[in-house]
Amino acid sequence: MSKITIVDVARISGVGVSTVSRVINGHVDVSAKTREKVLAVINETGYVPNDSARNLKRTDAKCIGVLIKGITNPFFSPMIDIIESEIDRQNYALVLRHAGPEEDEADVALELENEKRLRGIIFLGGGSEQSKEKLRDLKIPAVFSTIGATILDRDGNAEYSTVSVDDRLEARHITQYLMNLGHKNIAIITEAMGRRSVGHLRLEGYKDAFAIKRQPVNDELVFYVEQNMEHFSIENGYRTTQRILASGKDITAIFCVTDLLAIGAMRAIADAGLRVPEDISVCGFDGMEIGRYSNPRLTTISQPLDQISRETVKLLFDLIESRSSHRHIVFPGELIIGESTMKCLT
Amino acid sequence: MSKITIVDVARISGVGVSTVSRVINGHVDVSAKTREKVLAVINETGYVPNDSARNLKRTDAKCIGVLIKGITNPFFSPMIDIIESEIDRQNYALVLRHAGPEEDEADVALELENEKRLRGIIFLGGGSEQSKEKLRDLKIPAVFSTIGATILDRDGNAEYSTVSVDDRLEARHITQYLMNLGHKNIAIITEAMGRRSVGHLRLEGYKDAFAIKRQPVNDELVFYVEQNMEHFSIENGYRTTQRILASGKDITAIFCVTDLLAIGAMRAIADAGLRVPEDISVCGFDGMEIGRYSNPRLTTISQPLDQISRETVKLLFDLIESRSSHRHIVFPGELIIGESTMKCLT
DNA sequence: TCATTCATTGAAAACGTTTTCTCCTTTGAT
DNA sequence: ATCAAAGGAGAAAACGTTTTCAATGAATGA
Repeated sequence: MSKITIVDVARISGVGVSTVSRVINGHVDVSAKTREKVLAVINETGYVPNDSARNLKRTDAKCIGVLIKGITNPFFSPMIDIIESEIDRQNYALVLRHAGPEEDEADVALELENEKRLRGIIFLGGGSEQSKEKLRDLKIPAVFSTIGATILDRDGNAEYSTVSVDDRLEARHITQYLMNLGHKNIAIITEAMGRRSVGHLRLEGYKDAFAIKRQPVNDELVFYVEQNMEHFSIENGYRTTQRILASGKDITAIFCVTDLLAIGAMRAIADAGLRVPEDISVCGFDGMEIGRYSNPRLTTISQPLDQISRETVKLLFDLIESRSSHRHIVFPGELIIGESTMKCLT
Repeated sequence: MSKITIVDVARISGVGVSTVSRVINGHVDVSAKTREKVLAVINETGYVPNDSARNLKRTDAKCIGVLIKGITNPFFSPMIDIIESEIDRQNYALVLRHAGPEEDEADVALELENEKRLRGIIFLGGGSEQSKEKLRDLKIPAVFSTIGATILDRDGNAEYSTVSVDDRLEARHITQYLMNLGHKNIAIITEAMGRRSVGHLRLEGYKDAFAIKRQPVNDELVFYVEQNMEHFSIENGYRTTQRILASGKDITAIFCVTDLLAIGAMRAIADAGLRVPEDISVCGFDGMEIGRYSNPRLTTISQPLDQISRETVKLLFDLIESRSSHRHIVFPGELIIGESTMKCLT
């Protein structure tokens, strides 16, 4: 069973290749009789159209790309399902691609665009400063999901669309929640990335909370994860928390900018013989499933991933059909109070 | 910046298209002078070769495909990184594709093979009974990773290669571990899938443990997750455990065939006001990262994902270069004793 | 000097589709 | 009965590459 092409199918069913093509693509102008005959042959021979040849000719492929930076991050998992079904509902095909930690997502995006005939592209994660430049060459609408950092061109106009929560604001809220519980020495675990990274934005929110209270931020309580690995991993939360504990600083709460970090933090605290939340309160950010099942349950900011996902594809289709220009859509996060935080006792 | 093709490049640099092609693909037989000239034009025009056209002609693409069934499952995450780097080390490209819960992985595989010029394919997850049939049409070597269920053709020969632990054996081991702790009424949470599913295999191992002890298996202690969602999710573990607790059966231990299920189980037990492991011991299977950070830490069977991943690509390359025929490689699992299990007190 | 080889190059033939044109039947209306 | 319109189907021209083949000229060896 070597390769069987459209020509073979045409020959066997005794029609022209164009007819076969019409059948495959569900064009109307082919008689029921012929269609059936061709369909039978296709079935029987197990013919599958060659996508490369197809894409080469096609100009109207209804296909949209989803690019995930760090497929390893379970944060994106629930989004994929929704985005997939939403795109499907519009009768578009979806092609999912991932960019490894080393790859520049812009490169992968460009490659994808040129390989497939995409009508639009969705970015999950990524969106770093540098890749933004390259994205200028993108000829199709792009939406960044979950990445709020506004991307502006030189004139201050939005160059891409984004759908997300206001990372900075929400981070402030949860920090304020900790403050309201009486916590003063609140450590934060974040990443040391560019100005537009979620880690940075959430750190800003943390600082905002102090600014509003007219309290100085103690820079010694800002801890950065190690650079050499997946930033927002459980293990990184664990290790960084060990560093916090070893630092001897008098800390009553830790704000982890990610739920995964928080899970690791809680384990590290327990391993040090301390209790969460009695000795140290811990909170996260994201509202991942694991936080609802951890012990203790995690206090966190929940992102409405459902709505974000749905709005992402809606917005993308608006752009594709040019019903709107680039927009930044912001959803409110929700403070989920778990059992990992409590009143400061000291 | 609309589309600029190889023909344009050729015209501008005043050479033939074949020469441009040779430059792009780094063939040797082109003079340094010409090469430089062409390269300059390429750079200047920002020309990017069209991958579809390329794949259409190309026959020797060094590319291997990785197909993940259920990208949503964090179990695969650590494997991807390793597989990726191993493939890279061989100077092959990798294309990652995922099959949703509704899609037949065989269909996606066939589509992928025909779309790209793959030299081999790796399956992560999936491998259901029915898709096996279709896989007959696959013209390239395939390796199932993490899926031990031997796939034999009518003559009893291996039709595909697999790399995995012995699910049945390891499941027996951990069940025996529970028995040795004095547990008698051990419930199991598994999935109701085909004979070759991991859920089924691990259930068999569970039964084996009883058989060896010459004890009957109490079918009422076998619980199946709900069908309508991702089988091995935390939530499913939670819900199924609620059913177990509501059943009023006198249970002292639960064997969850997956760590994720176990995480959910532990939460459900805690929510019912019981303690793990004092009231009910819980163990999982897989050795996922989360189990090492959960509270309590999870007793489980750890799969050597590193070795499995590495061996998977090694085996695939053996097949590609026909250094060997299909094989089934089995790695031993390791019993990780956490704090989620203890002696049966009753 | 002439015949051979070798290194470069270009022309043209694939690759497997989709699409545009054109042509041949029908059909329906006058 | 005649003609226009429409419906159904095939031939052939793209699509943007890679690759084979042949041609060119230069360089080598006798």
